[in-house]
Amino acid sequence: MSQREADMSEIEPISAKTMELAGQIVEIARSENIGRGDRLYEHRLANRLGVSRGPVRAALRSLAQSGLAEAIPNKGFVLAQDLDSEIALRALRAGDTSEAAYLAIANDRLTGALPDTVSEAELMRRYDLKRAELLRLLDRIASEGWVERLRGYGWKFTQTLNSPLAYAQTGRLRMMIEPGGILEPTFQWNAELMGPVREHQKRVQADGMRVFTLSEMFRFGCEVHEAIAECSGNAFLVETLRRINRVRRLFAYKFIPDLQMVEQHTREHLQLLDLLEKGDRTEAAALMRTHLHWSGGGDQIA
Amino acid sequence: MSQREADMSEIEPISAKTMELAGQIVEIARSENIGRGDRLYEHRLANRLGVSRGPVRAALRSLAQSGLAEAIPNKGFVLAQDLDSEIALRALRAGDTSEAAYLAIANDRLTGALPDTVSEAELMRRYDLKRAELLRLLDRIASEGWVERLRGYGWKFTQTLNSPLAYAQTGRLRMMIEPGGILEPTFQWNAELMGPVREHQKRVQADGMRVFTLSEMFRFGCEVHEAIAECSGNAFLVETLRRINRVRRLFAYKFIPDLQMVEQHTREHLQLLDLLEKGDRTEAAALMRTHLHWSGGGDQIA
DNA sequence: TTTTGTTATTTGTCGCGTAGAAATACAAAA
DNA sequence: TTTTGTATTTCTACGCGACAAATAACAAAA
Repeated sequence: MSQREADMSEIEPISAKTMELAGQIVEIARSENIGRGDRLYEHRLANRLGVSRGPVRAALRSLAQSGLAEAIPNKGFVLAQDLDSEIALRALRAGDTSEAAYLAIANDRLTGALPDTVSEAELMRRYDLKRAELLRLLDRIASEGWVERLRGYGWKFTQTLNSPLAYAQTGRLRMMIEPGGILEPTFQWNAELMGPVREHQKRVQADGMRVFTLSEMFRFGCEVHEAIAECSGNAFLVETLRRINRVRRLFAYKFIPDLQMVEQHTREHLQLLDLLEKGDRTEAAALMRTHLHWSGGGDQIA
Repeated sequence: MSQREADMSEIEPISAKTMELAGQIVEIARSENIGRGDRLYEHRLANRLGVSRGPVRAALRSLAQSGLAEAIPNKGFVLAQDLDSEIALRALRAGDTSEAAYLAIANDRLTGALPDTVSEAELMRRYDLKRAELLRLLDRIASEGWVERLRGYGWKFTQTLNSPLAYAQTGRLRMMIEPGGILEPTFQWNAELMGPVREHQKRVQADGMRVFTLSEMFRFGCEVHEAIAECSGNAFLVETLRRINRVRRLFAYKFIPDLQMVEQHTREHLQLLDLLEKGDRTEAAALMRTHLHWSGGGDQIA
């Protein structure tokens, strides 16, 4: 062990990427109902997050540094605080750093502050990003379909996002494909997939907005729909729904959901799952249609 | 004028990009029925291709060099050969250079020669591409949705393409959204958009496989469907259909369409357009459904 | 057997300078 | 007025070396 590492109080510099991972670890822990004192397995987290153990380790160290986790020699890390503690929420928020630029761009776009076409240099200046970071971001946005590379210089935002009607349009499209997916001949209930999904809805029903953040509830909602789509056996349908949901998230911040609405949605999600588990697909498709319909073509919390 | 340029017989080195543009100029000329002796306007081509006049100019010079176009001082370029001549077809094919690696990857993927996850270095070696070229390609593939960046190293191919069922799945999804789009309350016939589309179908009906290449006919077919989707007024629907069609193109090479099938498709396309122009959307949606249905969930030439 | 700790190897990133491409603006010709 | 020809400015692409980060494989502990 080097001399530097022997100094326990040394403050490691924490990269943005590590912070992001740390935040996602907290997210996972929350969604899996992991409590104080439970172990945080490197390997599982790495698999779940799609990275190797190295970066996960770094993120866990950073969580330990902030006091949320504790390192136990030859036993890895255990959770040292409850996950609704202030310190946990801070880690969650801190992880959103990379999200910040993304949301800023989305917002500027929605409010018309960004022109239709921009050069990379302009974006780098505007959002204070390095080229690689920016390109990563543009990649992601392009994969969501609201920006595309021009042949020469610069990037062009598609017209998809600029209209207040866009959100409604996502709803119309979902009304075509989601009930359609349920009625596909290849549809097959996937119990394993649905376990945690239903669990999440139950917890939202029980604790609701008291415990969960808005974006968590939104994600849980999307999860229901995407899991159902997954059962359709049509990969393109699932892909399409995922893409739509990623865009819907941008609008979701604009709406303030009220408690009653969240409750109704959650109830309907559970109903949907029950019907599908029983194999009553016709009924489920009908419910899905009304579920998607009743707020004018697009529902607010998924 | 410099000494170098004064030497008329000098052979300029032609970049891959220029070749690509040259090929696309030929494509455009073919689809717009431009004949021998007609002028090729720089500015219009530049707009259409989404680049500035500079590169278009270079491409035109390269076409002149191959004898397909002729440069007339202060009058730009005119077409010097008919567009179904051997020399024109050669230009078309030469433009596909960048397409080559793309198709190679797609093919290796469809045949299972490529593993699910690969590193950039591996791909660079395998297809003999520079990093920038590769990244451009991966960008494009990612935007089509069949590869995604891993968080650490490498890229991961989605499961979308690996199955022989995939093509059928695209058909199922189209059967949900295309008739749906026609029935949208926001649907509005767009005469301007449809003019050239119908024109192309008429020409295919008249000249068919005698004049047009397979990929041209495929494109014209997609064009019909996408233009109709465009009328739905739902940007997400259009986006989705475009994405599906880009993927379908990969499969299309596998099928050998027979003359009769092409004829029936073209006839149905024209019927669809007629119905929609008359405003008979219910009928059109029904026809669209059977049109998409009759070859088992996915039709071959669009 | 599972999980953590450690290390070697591979891979991608970043910064920077240069070369070259594209956009823009403007002049000249048809 | 439209289109081509040209010059200037601005921006991007590319190569390269050093560096940082991630992976994979292996060893050790529980």
